[in-house]
Amino acid sequence: MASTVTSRSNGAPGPLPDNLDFMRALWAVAHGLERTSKRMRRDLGVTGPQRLALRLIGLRPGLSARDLSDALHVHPSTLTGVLQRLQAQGLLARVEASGDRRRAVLRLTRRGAQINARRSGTVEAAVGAALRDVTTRDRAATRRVLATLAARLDAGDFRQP
Amino acid sequence: MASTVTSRSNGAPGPLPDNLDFMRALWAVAHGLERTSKRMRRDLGVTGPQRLALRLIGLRPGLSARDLSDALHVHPSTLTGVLQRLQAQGLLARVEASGDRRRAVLRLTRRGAQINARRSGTVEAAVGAALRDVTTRDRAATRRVLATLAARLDAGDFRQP
DNA sequence: CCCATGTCAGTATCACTGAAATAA
DNA sequence: CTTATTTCAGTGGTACTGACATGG
Repeated sequence: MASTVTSRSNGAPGPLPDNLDFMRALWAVAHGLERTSKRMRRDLGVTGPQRLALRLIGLRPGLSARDLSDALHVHPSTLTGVLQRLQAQGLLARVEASGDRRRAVLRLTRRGAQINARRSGTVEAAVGAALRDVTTRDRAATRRVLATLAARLDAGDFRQP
Repeated sequence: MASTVTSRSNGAPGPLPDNLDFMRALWAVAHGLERTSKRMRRDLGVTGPQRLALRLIGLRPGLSARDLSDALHVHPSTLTGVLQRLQAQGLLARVEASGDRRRAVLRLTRRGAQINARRSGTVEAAVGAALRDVTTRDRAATRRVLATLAARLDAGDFRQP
């Protein structure tokens, strides 16, 4: 389970303080997501964030870029790059919104829809498999804590001692 | 709470499928960590991963690079860059290990120890605050699920349909 | 005039792969 | 010789800030 740091060279022993251990678990998952994202790029052609964008657009055709950056919790300028890469691969089409010519309305191409339909080899598959191994109760609890965590990190209200 | 995608432009309604919503929550936290990491760099001078490295070294002086990359779940070559940046800032000293001259043994400098002692304005502070808002039960459940998730992502055993 | 949408330029970190140097 | 530790070069994606163009 590797919940302690087992040093091969130095004898400093014992478990980590609780908070720090939780941080480590959190970063471990974040790194795992990124590592898997890179593997997906190799195997599928799209990264994790790119795939998540595809899936949301597939589910909500006609979504605007703004909607998407809100849903993904990323800065609009970050999304620009993600969308450009999807577009360059021919997975995504953008049309000007009738009635508001600033807006880009997003749709999947046929190839985009194909990739969207794939389920194996994705981060979701890994997460789905992991979630099958835990109780419904734990899953729900985790969902709650993640939401709390994300809200707190988004707010950034942790500047004072 | 924002647990659904509220579209300003397009009417496609309803909540997301469960798995996808969980993925979104997961990425939201991952992005939150990175955003906070950047803010820390501005305010404290170190990023999230850099700080986590500092804390572990502070707790286990004499740790080797290999131990650390294992603990952080990152590739050794990734750690090289992190350590170089810490060293360039004068927060970290490396000494050759007596007895094994390949190994770099890591210690904090005085300035490194000072930053290590800071608690406010860090990711940990945000996470700590968030964890105070959830029940002990939920916290423990989350810790378990995160471990399962990290293990599954590390293993990479999700290639088959 | 003001606000919203989106892009662009510039910058930095992270994370990998693959190869190499050094030492056990 | 084989293995382990660590660095280096190269690549690519993410994410920001701040400025800008365009449109409501």
